[in-house]
Amino acid sequence: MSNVSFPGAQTIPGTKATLGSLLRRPYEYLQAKVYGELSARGFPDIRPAHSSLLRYIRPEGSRVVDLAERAQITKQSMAYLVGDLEGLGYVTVVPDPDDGRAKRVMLTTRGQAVWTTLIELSLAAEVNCAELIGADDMATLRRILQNLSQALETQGSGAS
Amino acid sequence: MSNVSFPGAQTIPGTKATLGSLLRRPYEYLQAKVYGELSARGFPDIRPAHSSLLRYIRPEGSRVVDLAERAQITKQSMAYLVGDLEGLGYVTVVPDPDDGRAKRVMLTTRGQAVWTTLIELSLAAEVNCAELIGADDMATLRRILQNLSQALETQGSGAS
DNA sequence: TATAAATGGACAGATAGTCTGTCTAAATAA
DNA sequence: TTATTTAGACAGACTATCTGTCCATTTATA
Repeated sequence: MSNVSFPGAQTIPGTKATLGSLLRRPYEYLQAKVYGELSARGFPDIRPAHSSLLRYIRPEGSRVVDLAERAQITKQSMAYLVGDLEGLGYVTVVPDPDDGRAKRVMLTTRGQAVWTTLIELSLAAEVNCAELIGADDMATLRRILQNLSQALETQGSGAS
Repeated sequence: MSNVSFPGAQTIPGTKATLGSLLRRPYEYLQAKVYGELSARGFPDIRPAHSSLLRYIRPEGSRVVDLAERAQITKQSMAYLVGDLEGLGYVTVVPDPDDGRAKRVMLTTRGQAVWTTLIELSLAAEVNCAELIGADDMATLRRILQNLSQALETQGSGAS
């Protein structure tokens, strides 16, 4: 079930797939799978763009600027997502007790439900992938990607 | 040079990073790097969206429907990209000799230049990553991702 | 303490890149 | 020969992003 089809393979014969395309394909597969199933689970109004908020919101609530900074988008864009999810009933916005300018974005009960479901489905999709390539390779894949992410992070903020 | 900064790390403490996020981070890094440098190389008007066309166009030229099918977008969306790149001088559109309804999208000289440069920069970005994690791990990463892609492809089009 | 600077967010407007729906012309099948 | 399918064009809509400007509040400074 949840038959996610797959884009065409090779462009120019004799050209090796770029690392980017090797990363992109499974990523897009996972995203399609997770958001497809999310819809089937009763959250059809949650779209991939919303993940910029859902990924970074904290249980105590988060301010728009913080969410924007973590998601690497402008605060206006994040405000748009907040407004959208607020209208859909997934978040509420309350005044920040510590800062009169600020507001806190908080998950509603439904928001928490979608958050949990997203984690659940992501995990399930990963298990599915692990079945395809084997648990050992999945562990290795995770380890290497984790290393790479960390190395890029330090490279990005650190040395020239 | 080309200091690409990196989004925040963890959401909820005690939550493992999803496979999706592990794939996404390096992918977005690569994309930012490649398109940033592409701009510096004299192609500032090429945007990531154009890659849907550039990735799949063939040297003999390709029809819009074929490009759309490979890129997994509607033909209208692909037509928009074709029109855009045509206006920018990267592709030309000629009538298909074998089919009076169809047209062939072909890379201009400048289009071929950008194509070559994209491959070059992608390769360079991969080498950069390989330096960070080591050549062995990069080879392993490639192997596993290739397996995964292929497995997902056959799963997607094949068994339920 | 009074004022200047920085910060969190709101509002307005623009744009890119995607979609659906409808249409024509040409090719293919019945 | 007629019906169906296919390639693409056109119109319209919408999502998710951006820039620019503004206000209110907080923080730093003179």
